[in-house]
Amino acid sequence: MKEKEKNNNKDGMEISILNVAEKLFLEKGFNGVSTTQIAKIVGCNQALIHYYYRTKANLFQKVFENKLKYIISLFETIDDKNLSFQERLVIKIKSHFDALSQNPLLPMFILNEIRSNSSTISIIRETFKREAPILINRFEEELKIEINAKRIRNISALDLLMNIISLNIFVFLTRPIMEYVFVIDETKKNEMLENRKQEIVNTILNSLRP
Amino acid sequence: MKEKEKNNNKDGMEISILNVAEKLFLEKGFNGVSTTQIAKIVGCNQALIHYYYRTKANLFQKVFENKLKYIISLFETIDDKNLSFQERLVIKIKSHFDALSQNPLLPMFILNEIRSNSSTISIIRETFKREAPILINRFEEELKIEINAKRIRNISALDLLMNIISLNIFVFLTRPIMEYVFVIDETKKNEMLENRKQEIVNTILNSLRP
DNA sequence: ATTATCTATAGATCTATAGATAATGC
DNA sequence: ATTATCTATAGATCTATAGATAATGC
Repeated sequence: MKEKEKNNNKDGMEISILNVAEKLFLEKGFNGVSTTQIAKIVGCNQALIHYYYRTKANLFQKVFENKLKYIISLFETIDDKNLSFQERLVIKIKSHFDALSQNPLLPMFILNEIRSNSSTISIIRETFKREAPILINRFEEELKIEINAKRIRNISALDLLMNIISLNIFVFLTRPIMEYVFVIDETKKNEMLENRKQEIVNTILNSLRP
Repeated sequence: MKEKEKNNNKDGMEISILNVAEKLFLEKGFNGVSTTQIAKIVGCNQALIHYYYRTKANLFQKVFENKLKYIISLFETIDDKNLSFQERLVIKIKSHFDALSQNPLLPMFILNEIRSNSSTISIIRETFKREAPILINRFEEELKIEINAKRIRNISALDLLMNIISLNIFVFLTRPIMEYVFVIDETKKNEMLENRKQEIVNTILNSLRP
């Protein structure tokens, strides 16, 4: 059993390369991966990567943009207007946490690149500068109603958003340690994640009481 | 004005190399820095780095261990037994946040290495496996007293610790974006950090109410 | 004499390109 | 014909070492 995957040759090498690149970049970041490594796992030669994507930075960009789109989509969930603010908030927190559970490497991947990669940083910055205010303003409106009705304490939308994201990403950022120090098997791990998710919901809801 | 620093030649090249290495590794991680770059900034030639530290990994290890020691020291603050649990908790949260303010690159540095560097990961794991239970158990004792006295709600020491660390590290992890999207100048930035610190204290204290 | 620093270089990558060959679509 | 894939290689790193020279401590 070689490392090669001959990744569904059906969809062609172009896609296979992108898939393998995504997997490796998520694990090790831009600097941690070489086009030679990607080629080896894809099962082609290294030149082919440049035939399709010209440069390594270009290929990385493609992967990164896909991930950024995915993250933004996470925050564009449609609200059920029949539910209370609190019920909707719980759904948002849990679905954000669940999305991370299915993409556990994502938070580190994004954070790592906003630190080091000066070519992607401007993309992210612009994306955020464009998207964040819309998201925050919409959330702020909702919050104000609750605050004015004295159903929750006074807090800014940005602070609340940061609280939720902070709490949700943490276990995934520290996974390599957490698993070693606290986790024994897969069942225990899932149990621990469920508990943590519930604890985050409790923390946020309690922290909002007037 | 060259990039060279001729870093206090008094304390000798050995220390200068360590200092420059620390700075660069903190900014860009192990893979993002070459011994050639370090040498250029130190103002010596690249061979000297290997004369003192033999390998790049070795040099990195030295930097990393220092930082890990520093972080552990953050959690070994002496408590003033005249203060209430809540007062002591606030001091802990704030001093942890302040320590990060003075070492803003530290959280990302640590998280990045526990992801990628398989030689350091075992050091960290062992350190945590050794240190974490002591810290957590001590904290758990304190917590139980408060919980039994109904002064705070039921929560595990691990969850509370994770909450605090999560909330505190976030602004530093996302600094490159935050500064661009929300911050105009240095004064505004410090103001924002102060506000965030206070908001974290509020969040934690409120979340603990019975 | 010993320790610190330098020059030079081997050997291992790695990215990107040029040019050859194989596969495919009309 | 056009597109996909390969081989070969240039040129740029980068790490680590060997061996020469300079500085220092007795």
